Parts: sequence; structure tokens; C-alpha cells
Amino acid sequence: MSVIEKEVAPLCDSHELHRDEIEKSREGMPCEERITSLSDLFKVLGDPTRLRILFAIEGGALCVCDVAELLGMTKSAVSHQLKILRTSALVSCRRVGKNVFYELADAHVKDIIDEALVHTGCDVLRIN
Amino acid sequence: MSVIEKEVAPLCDSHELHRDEIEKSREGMPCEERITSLSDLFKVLGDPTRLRILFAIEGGALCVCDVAELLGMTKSAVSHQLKILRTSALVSCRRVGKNVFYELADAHVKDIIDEALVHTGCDVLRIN
DNA sequence: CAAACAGTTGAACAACTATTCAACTGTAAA
DNA sequence: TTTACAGTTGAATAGTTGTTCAACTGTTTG
Repeated sequence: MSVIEKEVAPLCDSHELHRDEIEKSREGMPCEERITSLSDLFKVLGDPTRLRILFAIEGGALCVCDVAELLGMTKSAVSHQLKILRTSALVSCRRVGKNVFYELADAHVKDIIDEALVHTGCDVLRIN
Repeated sequence: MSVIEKEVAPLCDSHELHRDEIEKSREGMPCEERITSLSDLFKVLGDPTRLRILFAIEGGALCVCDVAELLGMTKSAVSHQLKILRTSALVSCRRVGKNVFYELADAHVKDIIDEALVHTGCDVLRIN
């Protein structure tokens, strides 16, 4: 069915036996672009500081200053991480006077985190 | 309600106005241990190679050799990443003769990835 | 306009990490 | 037992990344 003619020497002697499984798996693989997008998203979530920020604004919008105080960080460090979260469309922001308030971009962000929380051995009920 | 008496100088002049929001947010924060576990999990998922491996074995168990050929990588590189996936309880393995077959640890792993895939702008239907 | 505050940004440094390479263990066949 | 294959492991290197520091923009107030 596949047009691909494999010329590469099999790395594994059992290759002939596994040929079908490999081919089936190959066809099910997402494209590189999708894998890159996905790993980029997980990479952004894979930092404790950024997760703290997301949890901090989960209950409602906060300005950079307040997040910085809440987490005991400098405004600069928080701002750098917020930019990454903004680029990944995980948070949105709006300026009110001198302050810039950040909040979760949409409810779906919480869904991703909650889904992962189950795997880390805790319930959907957040017991801290 | 909270026992914590803040002695820290507010970083932000609007602090008095935001005091309640900050306190409410602080109470909703998960503990450090939970945040660390969560970011560790996302960190493991935040690498394209490890995601490729997970997708490769999503349809069924494959040995290290086959994964290496499928992804065009050395057995060593694949083995290193598989060890990380094993430590994070994302995959399980069993030896059959000379081969070691790896598969997703449980169906929940796929749930986490699918939940994130929605955010990257694709449907649950995997169209590659 | 000037001063003060909120926030952003770029460069630099330190810490981390993925791959490579070589040597190693374990299993099966000769 | 010897040989060959499948897989693992540790050290080393190159690339990435989070925080700090200093300088900057934008907004409000005096």
C-alpha cells in the first residue's frame, strides 16, 4: 500500500517479523510540524515557574507586580516567563492604567493541566 | 482566615487594592511538591524525540531496534530517552528473548497528549 | 514637563539536557 | 564456550534555557 520502498538496512534481525508493525506505526505517526507544536507546548508547561504563574492567575486576573510578589520573584523574571506564556497562547493580557493584567487564555488551559495532574497521582479535586 | 502576616513590602502601589485577590490566589496555589511533579511530567513530554517514541508505540508494543529504525535514530539515543519515559511511568517494557518491547504504560498517557493536541489546533481525530 | 511607577527587553552567565561514542550486560544460536 | 545481536550505561560535548542586571517604553500624577 505504501509507496515507500525501504532501502535502509534493518537495524534488527527480527526486522522481517516486525515489518508490519513498523509500517503500521509509521502510518499512524503525526507529521513533524504537529509533533513540534505539541512538544513546544509541553516544553512551556514543563517549567515550575510558569506553572506557578498559571496557578496564580487561575482564579482570576492579576497584574505582573502582584504575581511577582505572590511568587517571590522579580518583575523582570515574571515578565520574561509571561511573554513565553503569551506566545504560546496560554495567557492573555490587557492594560488597565499602569497595570497589565494577565489571565488564562481560555478554560482549556486548565483542562490540559488537570489531565496531567491525574497522572501525578492526585485527584481532580485540588487539595493543594 | 490565614495565619500568615505579610511583612514584605508591597512591590506594587495598587497592592492594597489587590490584597484580597493575592491572598485568594495564594490559598488556591498547589504545594511545591505537586508543582514539581507536574512540571517534571510536562518536561518529559516537552521533547520531540520522546513524543515521537510515544506516538510510535501508541498502536502497539515495539522493540528498541524497531523504534530506532522507525525514527532514524541510534539504539543508544532511543534507549536513553526510553529510560526517561520509564522513570516517568509513561511506558512499560518486557523482555522477549533478545528484544525488549516497550508500550504505553496506560491509556491515560494518550489522554494527556490528546488533551494538549486540541490546544495545538487539531481535532481529536488524528489526521496526521 | 518632570518624577515615579508598571512593565518590557536584550545581553550575559550559570545550569541543564539531548546526542554521540565507547564499553558494557544479557540472551540466543552455532 | 564462543560469537553475534539487542539493549543499557557513563562520560563528554554541544545546544538550550531560566534568571539577573541594566536600560528602556508607556502611563499616571504632581
